[in-house]
Amino acid sequence: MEEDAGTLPSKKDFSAWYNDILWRAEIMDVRYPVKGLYVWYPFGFAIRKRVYQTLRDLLDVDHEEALFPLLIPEHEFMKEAEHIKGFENEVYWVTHGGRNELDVPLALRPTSETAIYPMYALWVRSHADLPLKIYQIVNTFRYETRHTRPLIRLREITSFKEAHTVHATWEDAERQVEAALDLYRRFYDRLCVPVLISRRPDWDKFPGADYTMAVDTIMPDGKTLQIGTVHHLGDQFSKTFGITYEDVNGEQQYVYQTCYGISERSIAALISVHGDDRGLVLPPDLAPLQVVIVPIIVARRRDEVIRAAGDLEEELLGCGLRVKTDLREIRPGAKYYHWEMRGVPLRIEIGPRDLDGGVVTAVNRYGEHAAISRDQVAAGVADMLASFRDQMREVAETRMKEHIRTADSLADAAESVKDGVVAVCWCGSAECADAIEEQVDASILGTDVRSSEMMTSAGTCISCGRTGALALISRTY
RNA sequence: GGGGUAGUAGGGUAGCCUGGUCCAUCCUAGAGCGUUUGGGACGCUUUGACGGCAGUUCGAAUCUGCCCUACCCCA
Repeated sequence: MEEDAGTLPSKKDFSAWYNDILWRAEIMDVRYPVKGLYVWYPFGFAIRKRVYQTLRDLLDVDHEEALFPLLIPEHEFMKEAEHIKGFENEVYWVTHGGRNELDVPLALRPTSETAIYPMYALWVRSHADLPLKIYQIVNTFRYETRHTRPLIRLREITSFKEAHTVHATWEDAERQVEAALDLYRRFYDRLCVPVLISRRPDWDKFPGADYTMAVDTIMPDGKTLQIGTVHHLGDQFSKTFGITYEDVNGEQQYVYQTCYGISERSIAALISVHGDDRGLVLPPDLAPLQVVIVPIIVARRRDEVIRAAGDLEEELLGCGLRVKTDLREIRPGAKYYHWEMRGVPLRIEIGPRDLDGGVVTAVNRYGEHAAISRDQVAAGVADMLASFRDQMREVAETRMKEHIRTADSLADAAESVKDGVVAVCWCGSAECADAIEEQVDASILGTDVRSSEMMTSAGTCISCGRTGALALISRTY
């Protein structure tokens, strides 16, 4: 396979590294002849399947999965003024059926509020129907004008998980926002991807929302990537779409709603946070292949080694592990590089020396070797995989902390932000926000930061000196 | 909307102005055969392209026209 040879650019040159790893590790093929649309290779898709299964497992506890249409009639799409303003420049329109112009132009959903809420108006009748919690995993389309990037800035988002909930009161909806954040926190914990949770400034919230909470992670180049959002929609959409319920007194009341989404940016984060100069590094739970067995074949003992590898594979498969024996006629070293590129967490080498010693040689994706006694292989492998996952989480968390600094002057912030996220105090005014963003050359990510490490108490605004509260600043993707 | 630059095999480049070979070239690409196999093996054989369509010509990657795509600059 062509992508086996040659080397990845160093991760220090993150942009080049990212572009290269996508095809070398067979995640995305960027050669599809339409700008902003990319192809999932089978291996990339296998990762996607596992990531989204993880997300489904978390959601299915108290959400139901459904599926709404891709096309939205113009009159529904145009109902909510703020919402349209936020999206009108990036909507694709279907205007023809065959050669005939359509009476009603149809929008390709950029997100599905306006597809779902007319139906919610029919579905919600009484307080007994609430809360309603539904999600779908679909593709969405946005005519991005900025530089497109596979998995990060797409014209077709292929993997948008969007949840839409309906509640009787504003406070119930607020509690759902917190529940959703907790769910996303657990999701990213399974990906071993550390996150920052904060409240987006008003000018950056979802069009039509009361407020937006966001989940970000820090990429290797210090820029932040938004990998999840949770919106409190208040009653804006219920008033627009007429979503009401009959309360216990027999009165019609408008509902309060939330929506929250995660896209394949989660996979961009998974790749970028953990990968190294040799390729992908995947948490065992998400790796399409958890263990690869490489037989060390020498002519004299060929059959014996192959038989031993087969027996080992069978035993590990019996333990429910995703295992493969690589019997290709290439050098063992070439196989090591091949599977390291694809992020296989554990490699087991089995050769004449191992057979003679009654052991197997196990090497995790960080390159740590261990000899496991052949008759305790199942337990040994399980242990190594579990501790590898814990290590991944620690490594990622440590690295993220190194990319977070505090600053108490604009000059200081401007310097620190080149390499990561800067925590400052901000009074909350729009004038100071403009001044900060201009002089630091970065964006205000958010306030109300939810992080155990950042319980900074109030201080003075970095721009005007009045009383302020913690805010995060970063360069963003 | 206006202007510019570019598109050559899996990837990377040269050639184009000044048309001329069936052999352009590099890589860690593909296929086949043989010897190998505890960190990217080696030898031999071989495959593959000039963004698309039309035109000029004995002959086009090269010249002309139109189209498509990407990137940059200006409104």
